[in-house]
Amino acid sequence: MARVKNESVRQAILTSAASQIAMTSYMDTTVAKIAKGAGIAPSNVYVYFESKLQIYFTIYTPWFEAQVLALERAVARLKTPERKIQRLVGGLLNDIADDKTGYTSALMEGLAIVMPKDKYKPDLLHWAENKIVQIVCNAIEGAKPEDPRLRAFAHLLMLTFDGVAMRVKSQRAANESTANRSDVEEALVGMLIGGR
Amino acid sequence: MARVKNESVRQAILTSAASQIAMTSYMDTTVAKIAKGAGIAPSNVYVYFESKLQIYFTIYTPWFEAQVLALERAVARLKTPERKIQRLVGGLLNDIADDKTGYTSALMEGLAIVMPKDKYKPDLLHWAENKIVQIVCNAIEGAKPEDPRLRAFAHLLMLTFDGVAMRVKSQRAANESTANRSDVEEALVGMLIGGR
DNA sequence: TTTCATAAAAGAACGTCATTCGTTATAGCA
DNA sequence: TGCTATAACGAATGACGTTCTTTTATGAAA
Repeated sequence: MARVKNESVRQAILTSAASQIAMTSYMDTTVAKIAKGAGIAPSNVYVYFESKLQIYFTIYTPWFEAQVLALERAVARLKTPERKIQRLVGGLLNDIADDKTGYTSALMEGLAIVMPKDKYKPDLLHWAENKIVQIVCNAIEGAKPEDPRLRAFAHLLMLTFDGVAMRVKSQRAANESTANRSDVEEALVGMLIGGR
Repeated sequence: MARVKNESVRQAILTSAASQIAMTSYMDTTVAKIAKGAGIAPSNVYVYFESKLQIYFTIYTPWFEAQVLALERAVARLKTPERKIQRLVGGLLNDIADDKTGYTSALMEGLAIVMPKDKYKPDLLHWAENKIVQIVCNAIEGAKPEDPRLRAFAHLLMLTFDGVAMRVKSQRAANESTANRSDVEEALVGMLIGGR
């Protein structure tokens, strides 16, 4: 019929936004800068995405999933249950919640200002919790996915994930060093690996 | 010398801001609305506070401290260590992180957008973690404040606190019901109370 | 009481941003 | 070669935190 959306423009928007967010933060990444980086007018961004937040979720969701799946593979390579669980917890809290790109930090900014109109659905969180359960079941002989203690572990781990991401943000703002997170990781591991 | 700041105006600003935040959220509470509620011009707000965020911290800090101290007293009234720790965890996660006023929810919005210029200092978090250690020591015979496992528990509990507050915000936005948090609470209690 | 310096109070203006509106230009189809 | 839907654009719009400029009230000194 008429003119058609250009996939390369859509990609340019995502690429530009991703590099802006990684360089600064969600708040400092303006639609104007995203558009400039993509070589288009700011108003044209809205032909491809309905809001700035949606652009960000379009970037974050596959990134997060890829990180978790990579972690799953890394865990599978380890031999003992203890090492596996340690890697799972450490990977989530250090590599993903406190990632170099700052994507998760940006997630906190995004979620904090979510409004009903943005129609945010916490599918990603549910997916992550289920994935954690699955990884633990593969790591520990005899662990059952329905075990409420296991589900509690997964939920607690994701709540801690959010907490760490939140803390990372404000600590960076306060120029404060990362607190000793290893004790917390040990405690979480201890929940599943009986050892005292 | 000259005209002097009116303490009642300062209080009017705080009262107006507190009720606005409780009714809506941090983001929806504009300086203009705060000023209107206080019966002054928006610009005059800046004679008493240097930023909107500072107004909020002025409200939140004493509120949070009072909540924690009240919780401490409630815990002291209970008899068994198990009940005490249960109350501590439940009080923090349900009554304070998921409070009716929405103050803690607003904290997440504030922290998420903290910029270095706002000079946020995480004193409150450190105070809370130390307080948790103290409450646990009073609850459990022989618990030592220096015990790294105890400090890890306190840190984990506060990270979970942030996570819950964060979740509350976005779940409210998604009109989703509160997930079953009791399993998580049980798991946290289990860290200190050896039982299953 | 009058004067005067100081600072609170008010109002207008600024700068920033996400988003929308009105218009133009262009890709696809008859 | 037109015709049409719509991508693309530039110029608004509307919010909002904050600052600038001006006015006004206060309290101390004369």
